Amino acid sequence: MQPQNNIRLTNRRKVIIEELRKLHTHPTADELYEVVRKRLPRISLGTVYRNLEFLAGKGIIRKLEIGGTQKRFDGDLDIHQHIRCTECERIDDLPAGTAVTRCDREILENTGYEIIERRVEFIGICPACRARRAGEGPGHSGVVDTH
Amino acid sequence: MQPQNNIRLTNRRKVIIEELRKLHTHPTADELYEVVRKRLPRISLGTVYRNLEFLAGKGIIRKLEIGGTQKRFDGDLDIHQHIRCTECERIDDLPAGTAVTRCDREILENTGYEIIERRVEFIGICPACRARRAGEGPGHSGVVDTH
DNA sequence: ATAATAATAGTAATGATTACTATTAACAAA
DNA sequence: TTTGTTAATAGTAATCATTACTATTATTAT
Repeated sequence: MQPQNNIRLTNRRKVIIEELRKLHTHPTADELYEVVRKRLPRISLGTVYRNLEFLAGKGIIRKLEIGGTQKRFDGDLDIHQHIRCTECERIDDLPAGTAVTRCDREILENTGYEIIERRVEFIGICPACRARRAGEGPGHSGVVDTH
Repeated sequence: MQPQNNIRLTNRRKVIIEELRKLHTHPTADELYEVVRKRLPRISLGTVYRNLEFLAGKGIIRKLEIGGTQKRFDGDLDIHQHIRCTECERIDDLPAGTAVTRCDREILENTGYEIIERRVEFIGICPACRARRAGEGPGHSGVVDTH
């Protein structure tokens, strides 16, 4: 068949996925690089970056576009919310069912976090980009790579 | 009095604040730089960066730590939510009262945005940093600069 | 007007990420 | 198994956003 549609299961990819799924710390690319390097000492940082983007594009892992200076990645595909520390930038998962309406005291008891702010971000396609897409005609069928 | 507590109202600052408040596009530092440059052709990009951080630290403007590769700033201090386009990265305000529970159709009608995702981010101080802060003793009184 | 000091312009440095390219590895077909 | 095709990789260079540095300029209190 079309070999260009195949995802090559390289050892690099396997180890990157495995180590990301072991962690629950939503690591940055360089943090994961340090972990993966223990198993693959010759791997390069660029390979980690490239594969994290590649795997996120395929929906195998998730890229968090949360605030902060570095990109972060998550091996857990289940829908869940995050909580970020303003001091050290660490990101934790919130317990399932934590709602925007829960009081700070309850979150403090469940997570140990002292809440400073809740932020709601909606992500979508703006009117101008929707028009531009429509104008491009029906040429692009199927999946659109957004990275 | 203590001159170190004064905020010098330089022309640079006045123009930066004025132009940011005129815009409702949540500009990046370089976008605002291009606008401000029309009035102050000799201003440097560093001055724009420095003053945006400075003014955000004073609570005169807001720094958005929303996803995306560049920092964005907002002259509107009222509490409100944002909507970001995944294609062009533009950020708009959501109409007041737009709730996480509103259906996509209603948001589409009000804003023209096709919703892809809603993200809830909690921001706070993690247990480890709270402990570290407590251990530092009561030495730091009053306002803490977090930038 | 003068002194003290904060702010600025211009430039260099930094840090995260991406691009480039010769080499290597994975897979399909023989 | 060997070979051919092509994707993936390592290592490095380049890029982009942001921050740091420093001599000079501007602001404010006196």
